[in-house]
Amino acid sequence: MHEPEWLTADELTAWTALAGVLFLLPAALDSQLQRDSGLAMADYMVLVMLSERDGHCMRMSDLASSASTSQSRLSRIVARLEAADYVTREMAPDDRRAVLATLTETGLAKLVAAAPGHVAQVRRLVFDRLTSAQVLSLTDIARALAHPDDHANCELST
Amino acid sequence: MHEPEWLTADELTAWTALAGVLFLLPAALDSQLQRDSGLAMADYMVLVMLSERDGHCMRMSDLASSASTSQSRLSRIVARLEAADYVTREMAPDDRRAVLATLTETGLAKLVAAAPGHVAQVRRLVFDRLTSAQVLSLTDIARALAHPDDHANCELST
DNA sequence: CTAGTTTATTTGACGCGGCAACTACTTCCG
DNA sequence: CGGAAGTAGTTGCCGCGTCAAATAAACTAG
Repeated sequence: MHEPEWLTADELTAWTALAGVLFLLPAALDSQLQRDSGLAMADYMVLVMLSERDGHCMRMSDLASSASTSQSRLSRIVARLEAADYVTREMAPDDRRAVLATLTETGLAKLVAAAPGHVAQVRRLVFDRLTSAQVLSLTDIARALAHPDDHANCELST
Repeated sequence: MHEPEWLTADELTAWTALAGVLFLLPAALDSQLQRDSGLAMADYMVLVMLSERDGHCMRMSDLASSASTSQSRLSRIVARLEAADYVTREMAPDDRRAVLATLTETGLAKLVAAAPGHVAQVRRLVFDRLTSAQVLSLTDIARALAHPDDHANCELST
């Protein structure tokens, strides 16, 4: 692992720009949501996932993978959301290990209230700045990058 | 606040994919660096910034803005790096309020050891997955998105 | 039926980052 | 000179996320 082929000039330029986006865009989205609605992105995502399901109800583990988060984190997020009356938790009838999180009316209302501001922020920070050709291009690129774990850990043998 | 012009279908597709990248790519990069070198991305960035300066030396506030981080965070990061002997801190001779952080030999060695694995990860997760045309496209797109604060807070009056 | 394994979720300890308060130095202005 | 205002950096408190351990229920064999 002496000279692991550095990046080309083009790649370095691209990487610098991408790194900026990776760092600053989530922060900007998060802070809008936090300021505007008192929700973190992760909280918002959880509410969205629940709102899209029939019965506004999902198992914790499904919810965790849908929201791309760890189970322990999800557990704490849902605990907070429950404390705020945005969701309820109940044992699953069929599998008593599982827990079903259900979006409450209050939670749905919260989501409905929060969504427009969030969407507006996404529009302002992303789509207002891109041509429609770039949007298509971005879709392909983002899809190509969207599964880091696929063959990421080749060398992490131990 | 009824129908605040939602996203078009294309935009929604793009956003879904982009959101995945925004969420998963930093995590994948961070975890490689952490596992491989015991450094967080922020630590790594600080070391990189210092290594690029003459004398491997920078004021805390310059370092903070170069690394796009808050002063308080930078203060803690540098404190950790100092404890690990990767940097030293000393009062600036000209302005006794300021603190100069300097990369040590050990710190430079650490960086040199950590860089190849990090670069390899970037290559694996990003550039190996894109055509060179996509790299150019990505550069434009990322640049367009790279300054969230420019006109982000229009409505955050108060 | 029962011991062992796997699956689902929670929790305790710990470290980190944000915010605001605080110290210390410098600069500005009379 | 002397005090107000600004600048540089650090720190206490708090909430959050991670890791690993704990709990509990469900399969799986024997």
